[in-house]
Amino acid sequence: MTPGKTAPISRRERPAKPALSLEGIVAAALGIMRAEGLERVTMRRLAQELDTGPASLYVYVGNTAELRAYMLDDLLGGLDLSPVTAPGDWRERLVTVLWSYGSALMEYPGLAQSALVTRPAGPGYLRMVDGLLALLAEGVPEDRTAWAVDLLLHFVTATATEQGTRKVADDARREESDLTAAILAATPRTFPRIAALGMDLVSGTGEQRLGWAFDVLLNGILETPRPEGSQDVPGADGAP
Amino acid sequence: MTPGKTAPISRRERPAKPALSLEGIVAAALGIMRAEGLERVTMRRLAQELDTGPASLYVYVGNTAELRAYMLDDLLGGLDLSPVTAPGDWRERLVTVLWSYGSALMEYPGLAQSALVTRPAGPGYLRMVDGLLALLAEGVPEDRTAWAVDLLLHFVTATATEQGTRKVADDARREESDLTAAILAATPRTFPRIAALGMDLVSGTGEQRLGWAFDVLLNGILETPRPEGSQDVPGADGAP
DNA sequence: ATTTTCTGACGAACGTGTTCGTTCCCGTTC
DNA sequence: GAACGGGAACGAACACGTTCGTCAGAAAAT
Repeated sequence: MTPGKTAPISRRERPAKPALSLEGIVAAALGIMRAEGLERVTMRRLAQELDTGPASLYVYVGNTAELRAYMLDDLLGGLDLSPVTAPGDWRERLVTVLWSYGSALMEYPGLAQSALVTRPAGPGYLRMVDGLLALLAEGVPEDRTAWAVDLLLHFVTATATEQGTRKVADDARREESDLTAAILAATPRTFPRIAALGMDLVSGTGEQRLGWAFDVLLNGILETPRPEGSQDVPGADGAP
Repeated sequence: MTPGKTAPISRRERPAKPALSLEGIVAAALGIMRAEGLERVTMRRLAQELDTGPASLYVYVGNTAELRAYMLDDLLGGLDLSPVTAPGDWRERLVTVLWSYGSALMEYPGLAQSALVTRPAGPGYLRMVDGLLALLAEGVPEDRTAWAVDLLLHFVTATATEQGTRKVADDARREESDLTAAILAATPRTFPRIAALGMDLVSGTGEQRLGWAFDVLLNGILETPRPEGSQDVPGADGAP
C-alpha cells in the first residue's frame, strides 16, 4: 500500500501494470480518498499510486474536476434507493433519499463542489434522478417534476458544498464568530433589521435548517405551476 | 467609474508605493478583474501590479478565497437597493433585488463560488441582507424571515455558481450534449422516468427556471412555519 | 541617545494542475 | 516479413498558491 521509495526499480519488474484504464484510475482515486482524504487525491499522488506520470492520466481524464465527477458518480451508484419503491408517504421517502444524497456529499465536501461546477451526467446520477422522478410523480403535478428534481438536487448539492467547506476550514468557531461578530456589531443605526433579529439569524442546526428548507421547497413546488410556454420543446416525448 | 488604463506607466515611475494596504490590494484586484477577467487575478499577477512579491500579500489576505470574498463584498456595496424603499408589491421588489445580486454574481462566476465556500460577512453583504430583511418583513411572518433570507441568498449564490462555471466552460453545447446524450440514451428499460420526460428535463432558459424557483421559494416560505423549539436562542434579542 | 522588540516585506522554495513535444508500442497495411 | 500510422505513455517545463526563514526599519522601552 505504502510504496514509499522501493528503490528506483524499473517499471518492467512490476508484474503487469493494470494497463491504466478509466475504471482503474477512478478506483485508485477513491482508494486514496478513503484512506487519506479527498484533498490528498492529487494528480501526482494518483499517478504515483498507478506507477506512472501525471501527464499519462490526462489521456483518460480531462482535468481534476472531471476526475472528481467520476468519483462522485461512483459513490452515487452505491446510494440506497430502496425508499423509492417502499410503502409510505411519498414526501417522507423523497426526503429520505435526498438526505442520503446530502450525507454522501457532506462526507466528502470537495465532491459536492465538483457537482456544482461540472453537472453530473453519469449512470449513478441518472439512477438517482430516475428514482427521485418516480417519487415526485406520486404527488407532484406532471408539468413540474422535471424542474423540481433539478431544483431539489441543486439545492442539496449547494448546501453540502457550503456546510462541507466549512467543515474543512474546520474551525466552525472561527467562521461563526466572523459572521457573529458582524451581527453583534450591527446597531439599529447601521443595520436595523439585522440588529433587531440578532443571533436569530444564525440560529438552528444545519439539520433543522435543511429540514425546513425541504418543506419550503416541496410546499412551494406543490403550488407553483410551471410558467406557460416553457414546455413546448421539439422532441420532448423522446420519439423522433 | 471605468478606470480604464491611464497609460501603462512603468512601475518605477509610480511616486511612492501606496504602502500596501488591504484597500489598495482589493482595489488593484478589482482593477485586474475588470480589465482582464477574474481568472487573471492571481496572487503573482496582483503582486506584480503592486510592485511587490506574492508573499507580501499574505500579511493582509489569508488566502485567495479571502481575497475574493473582499472583492465580492466590494461589489455588493455598489448594489442598487432602491427597490427596498420603493412602492409596489413587496414580492416584485424582493425578486428585483435578488436578480441584481444574481446578475452581479453571474458577471464574475468565480466570485459566486467564493461566496458559497467562504460565508460573506462584510459590510456590503450585511447591507444587502438588511435590505432583504426589510422587504421580507412586509409580507412574511416574522418567525421565518431570518431563515428565509439565508435560504434565498444561498439559492441565488448556488445558481450563479452553477450557471457561471458553465459559462466559463464556455461551450454550453458541450455541457448540454453531455447530459443531453445521456438523456437521449435512456431507454424505458434503463431509466424509465428519464426516458419518459426526455428533453423536458433540460427545457427552459436559465431565466425561466430561476424565475420559477423564486416563486417556488416564496410560496413555500409563506406557508411553511419554522419548526418549534428552534427559536429559543440565548441572547437572541441582542441584549446580553 | 541607545537598545530592544516587533511587524510588515521579501526571496526562495515546495507541491500543485496542466500542457507540450517526443517516444514507444502495437495493430494494420502493403 | 517489412513498413507504417496512431494512440498511449512519458519527461520536462510553466504558472500557480502558499509557507518558511530572514531582514529591515520603525516604534517602544530603557
